[in-house]
Amino acid sequence: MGIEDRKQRHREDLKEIILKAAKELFLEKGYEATSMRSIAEKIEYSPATIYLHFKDKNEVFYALHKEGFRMLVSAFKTLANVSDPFERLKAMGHVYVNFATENPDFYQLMFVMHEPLEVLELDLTLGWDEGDDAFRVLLETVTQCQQNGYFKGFEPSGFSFLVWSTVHGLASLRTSGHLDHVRQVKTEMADINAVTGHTMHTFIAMLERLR
Amino acid sequence: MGIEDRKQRHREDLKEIILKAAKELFLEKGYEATSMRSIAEKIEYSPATIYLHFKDKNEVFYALHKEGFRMLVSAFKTLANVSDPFERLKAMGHVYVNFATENPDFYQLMFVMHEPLEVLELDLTLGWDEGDDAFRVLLETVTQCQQNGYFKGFEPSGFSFLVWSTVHGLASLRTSGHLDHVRQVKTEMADINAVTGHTMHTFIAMLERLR
DNA sequence: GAAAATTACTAAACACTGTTCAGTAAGTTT
DNA sequence: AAACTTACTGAACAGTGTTTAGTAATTTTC
Repeated sequence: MGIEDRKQRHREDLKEIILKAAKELFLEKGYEATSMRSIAEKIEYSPATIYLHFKDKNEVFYALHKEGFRMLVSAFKTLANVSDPFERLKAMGHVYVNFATENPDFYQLMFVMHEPLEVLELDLTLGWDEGDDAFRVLLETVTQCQQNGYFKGFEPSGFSFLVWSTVHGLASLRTSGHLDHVRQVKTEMADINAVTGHTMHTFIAMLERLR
Repeated sequence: MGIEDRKQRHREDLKEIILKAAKELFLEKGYEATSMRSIAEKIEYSPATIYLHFKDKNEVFYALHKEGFRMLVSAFKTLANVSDPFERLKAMGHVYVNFATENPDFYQLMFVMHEPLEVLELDLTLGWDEGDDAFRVLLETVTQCQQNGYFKGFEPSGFSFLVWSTVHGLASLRTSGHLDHVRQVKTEMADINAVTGHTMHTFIAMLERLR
C-alpha cells in the first residue's frame, strides 16, 4: 500500500531521504534501536533498497557521523570573531561541552563509538576530515595563546591533545552517566549541570594559572 | 552428547562457571560478539540455564564490570606505600592509563558503555561501589597534595573530577582509536604510545606548575 | 513404600537483527 | 518488436536476546 502510494510522489535523491529518516530515528531512539528495517519502513521502501545506496549500516551512520562534525565545526566557526586567543580557547571548551550535552547521540557517534569508523579502517586514505579540521582549529588557538604568553614551555600539539582529552573526558563521563553517579554518591552538588560547570570552571582556572 | 558428559562432572557453582566463560569470550571476541548462546555453548548448557542465574545479558556483564573495578582498585592499592601524595597522584595517573591500555575491553565496560549500568538504573540504591571507591582514593590523594601546597585555592572534589576527566579522556580517545587517527594526520609522533606518553607527560608538567 | 512437591534443566518458539540474492516490472535503447 | 538496463522487492539465511511449557530426576511428605 505505502509502497504503491510512494511511487506517485516526485523523486528526490533517495540517498538523502534515507539519511533523513536514519537521522530522525537515530535521534529519537538511539543507534541500537535504529535498524535498517525501521529506516526502510519509515521511507516505505524495502530494506534491500538501502543497500543499493549504502554498503552497510556503518556506512549510513558514518554519514551521520560526518554531519555531526559539520555541526561542531560550524559552531567553532562562530568563534572566529573572538580576537583574544585565550578567550577563544575558553569559548571553544564551552562550545565543545555544550555540543556534547545538547547532542549526546551525535557526540557518541563522533567520539565514543568506533562502529562508524570501521568504514575507514578498510580505506585508510579516506580521512576523518571534519574531525581533523576541528583539531587544527584547536592547535592554532593553542599556538596563538602561547604567542600571548600562555602555556610557556609546552609543546603545542601535546598541549592540544591534553586540552582535548580533558574536555572529551568531561563530556563523555557526563553523557555516559558516570559523572552524575559519582556526584550523587560523593558530593553535595545539586545536579549534573553543577558538576559539569564546576569542572569546566576548575579547568579554566587551571589554564589561567599557566600564564 | 556434551550435555550428557557434563552431568557426570563434579558440580562447582554454576554462576561462577558462567562468568568464567563469559569473561573468556568477552576478552577474546568483545562485547557484541559474546552472545548468550555462545556462553551457553561454551559451558555446554542451554541458553535458558543462564537466565536462571542472571536476569539478562546486562547482568552478566555487570558482574564482569565489577570485576574490572576490583582489578583497578587493587592496582591502586599497590600505590599505598608511595608516601608522597603528589608522587602517588602521578603514579595513579599512570596506573589508570596503563590499565585502560592493557585491558581495553574491561575499560570499555567500566567507563564507556552504559549497557551494564542499566542494571543499576532500576535499583538506584544499588551502588557502583568499586567505582566510588576508586574516586574516593583519588579525592583523598588530591586533598593530601593540597596539604603539601599543591593546587592551592582549588576545591578538592572539583579538582578530582578534572583529573579524572583528563585521564579518562586520554584513555578513551586512545582505546577508541581517535587519538591515533589525529596523531597520524596531524603530528610527527611515531605511534600511539608516543602520543599517550607525551600527553601524560604534559599533564604532569602542568600539575607540577600548580605548586 | 507410594504420592506429591521441588529442583535443575532444556527444546522450541517469538520477535527481532543485518545482509544477500534471485527475480520482476517498468523504462530505454537498438 | 526485441534486447538491455534500471530500480526495486520478497524471501531467505544465519544470527540475536529472551520466555515458556514441559520433563526427568531428586527430595519431601504422608
